[in-house]
Amino acid sequence: MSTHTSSRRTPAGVKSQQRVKDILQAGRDVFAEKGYDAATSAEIAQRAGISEATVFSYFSGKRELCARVIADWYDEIIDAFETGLPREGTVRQQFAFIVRTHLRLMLVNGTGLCALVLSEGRSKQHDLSETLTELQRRYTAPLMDVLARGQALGHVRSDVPLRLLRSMVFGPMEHVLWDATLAKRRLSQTQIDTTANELVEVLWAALQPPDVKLAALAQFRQDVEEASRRYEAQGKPIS
Amino acid sequence: MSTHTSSRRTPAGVKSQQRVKDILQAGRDVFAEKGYDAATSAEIAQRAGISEATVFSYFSGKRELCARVIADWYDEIIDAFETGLPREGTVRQQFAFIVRTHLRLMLVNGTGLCALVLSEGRSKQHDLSETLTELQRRYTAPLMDVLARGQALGHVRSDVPLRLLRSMVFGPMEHVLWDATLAKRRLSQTQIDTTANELVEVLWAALQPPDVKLAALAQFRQDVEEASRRYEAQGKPIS
Amino acid sequence: MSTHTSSRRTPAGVKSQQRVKDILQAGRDVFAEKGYDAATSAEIAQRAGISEATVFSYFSGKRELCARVIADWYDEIIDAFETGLPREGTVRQQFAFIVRTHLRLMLVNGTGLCALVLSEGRSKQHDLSETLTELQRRYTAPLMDVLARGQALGHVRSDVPLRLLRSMVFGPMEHVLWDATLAKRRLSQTQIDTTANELVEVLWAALQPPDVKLAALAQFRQDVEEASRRYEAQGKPIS
Amino acid sequence: MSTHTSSRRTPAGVKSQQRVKDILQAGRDVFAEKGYDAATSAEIAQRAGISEATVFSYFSGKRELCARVIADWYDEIIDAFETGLPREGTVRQQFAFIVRTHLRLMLVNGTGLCALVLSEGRSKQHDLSETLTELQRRYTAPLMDVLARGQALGHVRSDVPLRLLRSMVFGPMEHVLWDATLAKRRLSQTQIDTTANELVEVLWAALQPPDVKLAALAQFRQDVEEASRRYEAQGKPIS
DNA sequence: CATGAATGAGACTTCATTCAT
DNA sequence: AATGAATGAAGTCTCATTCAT
Repeated sequence: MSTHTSSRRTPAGVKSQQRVKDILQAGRDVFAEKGYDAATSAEIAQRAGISEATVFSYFSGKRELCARVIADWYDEIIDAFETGLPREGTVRQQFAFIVRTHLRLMLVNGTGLCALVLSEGRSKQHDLSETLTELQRRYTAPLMDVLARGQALGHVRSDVPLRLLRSMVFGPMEHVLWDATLAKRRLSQTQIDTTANELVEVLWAALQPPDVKLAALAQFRQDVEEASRRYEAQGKPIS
Repeated sequence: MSTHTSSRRTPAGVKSQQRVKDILQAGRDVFAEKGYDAATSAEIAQRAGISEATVFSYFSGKRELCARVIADWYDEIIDAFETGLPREGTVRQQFAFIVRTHLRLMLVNGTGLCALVLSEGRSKQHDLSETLTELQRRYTAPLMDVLARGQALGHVRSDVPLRLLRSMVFGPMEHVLWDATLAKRRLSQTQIDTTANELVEVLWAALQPPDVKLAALAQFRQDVEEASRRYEAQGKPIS
Repeated sequence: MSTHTSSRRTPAGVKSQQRVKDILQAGRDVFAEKGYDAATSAEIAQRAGISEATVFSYFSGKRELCARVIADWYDEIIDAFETGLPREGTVRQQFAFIVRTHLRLMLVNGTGLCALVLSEGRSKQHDLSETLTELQRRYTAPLMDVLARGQALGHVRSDVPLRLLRSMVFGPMEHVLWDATLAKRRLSQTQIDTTANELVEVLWAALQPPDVKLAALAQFRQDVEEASRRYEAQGKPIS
Repeated sequence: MSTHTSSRRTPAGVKSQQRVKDILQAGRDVFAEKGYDAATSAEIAQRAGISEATVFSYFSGKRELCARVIADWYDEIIDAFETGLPREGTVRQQFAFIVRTHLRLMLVNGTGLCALVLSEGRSKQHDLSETLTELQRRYTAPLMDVLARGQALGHVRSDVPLRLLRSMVFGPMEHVLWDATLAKRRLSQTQIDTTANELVEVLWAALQPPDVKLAALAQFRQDVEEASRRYEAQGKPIS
């Protein structure tokens, strides 16, 4: 349910709603592919199968269209989270769900839209940033809730700010996709799921409350080992 | 030693080098602030205190200038890594150094440039990507080396692809940056260092070779705990 | 039937065709007056009574417009040849028609365009040359046909390459044009026809199969005459 | 001996004269190769081995340099004619000399400069045209003299204006070179001489006083022949 | 004198946006 | 309601020309 109303003179018929959807879809594709500036209203109109002028009768300008595209994308993801989250599952199950869902959704045109958000959210010349902050909050809310619950149960470490843990989760996901995009690798559904599982595995380890005593011992062992190695390397010429 | 020389007739005198620096600085500022497309040669010239034409006599075009701006920025970072890395330190010390340095450089004056790289590196229309790929490789090399060494010593887990570990490290850092950017928060030096320390702490945990038996036991304890909790919640109304 | 359609989004309505004509006319005028480089899109637009941007919505660029201008001009001439050629006439009649028509079209509104073609066709930097070569071929075809037929009938000399004969015909015509251009003389219709008739007369003589014996005798008579004259001039001071 | 003085502040030393020659040579090359607009002062300076600014200290601007290039070129040709013309030869020998010399001189960078003259002579925006007309006159003078002498002796037809005969001679020569340039054929010295001989042969035939009676008879024979041919073609289906 | 360096003026081209039909 | 057509505004880039050193 979109909360974003706009357009000076938006038609309100039932057919019109389809038009809006078409334009938004075309806009999403083009913006994701080309970025904000390189996307042209001409191409968006063409892909939507309508004339350029029509676009402007549904949206008051390129900026507004872009804002709607971003907002709708966020809405979709938020919806997917709120709808699919296994409310009865364990913290780890919920966590795994969020990671998997996120990766899947991003696979379609995620990196493009991510970059779009990044570049548009930054420019001060429009009010998008305000909206964006709120969307970002709602979008990370499910993860934050899960993490908070985990902390309350003692299953997630509490010695670092929640915000940092959030970055620990979302960051790698985006980076993985970014890598794939740069390398022009097309990820299959299977690959995505494999990566998701690996990510969950590693991330979950990072989220564990540190076993102080154990960790200290492990570190001690490592340190001694390295010191010894360096000591042995002393007598020999530098390779 | 920069290997980027071009443009039709680039002045080469000793004073000229200052001009080049001025332009690069202005370019860095504007590109970082506005992004590639929204940055105009007019503004760059103005901030450098020279005429537009002069810019083009030092750089053969907007793209080359942008490429140089990015390349120089990378060079700085790479330099900082190669210069400051404690070659005699333990794996963990080196790892900590990389994370801390990275975060500092990014958050101090890199937010805009980071976004620039992220936005422009993706789109295939510029040939920036070619230059970028190589820089990206050199730039991630120190971390990769450290991780590889860690794996060889058994201090870093070897059961997931190295690429994933890299994403595990860079991802969160970029996300922290992203957060700061969107929120338009300026972090103080102290805040940055605190964050860096926390990040190192958490990331290092993620990089540890998994103690399979221990992890399984811990998970079992958690699962039982949650099951029990849900059982007890049965009789009460859903909060 | 023009086969030249392009530009990103060319209007196609019935009114648009008038626009295209207007622009082509303005383009022809300006290109003819100023040459390719000195002609500006601004002036073309102004003379066509439209904005600069409109020009570029009908033609994808200055070069395409220029190419169309030239092509259309050639088309007119070629049309005039193919339509008016007296197919039932004698070789000489057809030859005369070609010369007369050519001269008329050139001198009436072709001076500028001729110079345009001459100047721009030569430089390899434009890709006009490709288009031009083919047009040039079609444009010289009628004359070539007539000359070939003349040769077959024995009415036109066969002892020199056809290519040279072509230059013998087109060369003088272009030179007449050049003269008129440099002298900025406007020739009246009558003057043009007189010149055409004279040209035909002289050119036809040049095309005649040489009567070897007769020519040799004539030359002998001339040589003797001159020798005699020089002999007589010996005693007198050089005038 | 150049009659063209110019430059606001031209150095007058003996070395300076070499500089001027260098610049003029470079200018000639570049203008011939690229045409007026595409020629840049930068390239001219570079080819002359001096700095751009120096060019402007010897010539007050691009236009003046171009004018001097053209004027010098004409001067050269005129000189070659006036110097080498066999004053004691027959009309035909002199005529042959002019044709041969012309073709040879043009071979170097003639077509380029021809086009340059054509396009620059036309533009009204500078006073070049006045100078040009005079140069053109002096340049055609030798041929005009020879033709006039031929007419006086009765060896050259007098029934058409001298100006037309001039075009009959110069036109084909330029056209031949133009053809070669367009086809990107490099003409060897031998080819040039062969072509020159053929041209002389054909042109001389055209310049002969018409043997009215003979020509009329020949035409009669041709006409009858064609009429007969057409008559015979009547009964057969059109091929 | 020669030139390195700077620039004003202007060209082509693109595109979001408007408006009459 | 939809669009074909037109355009203002802006941007990148080039080059002849000037001037202090």
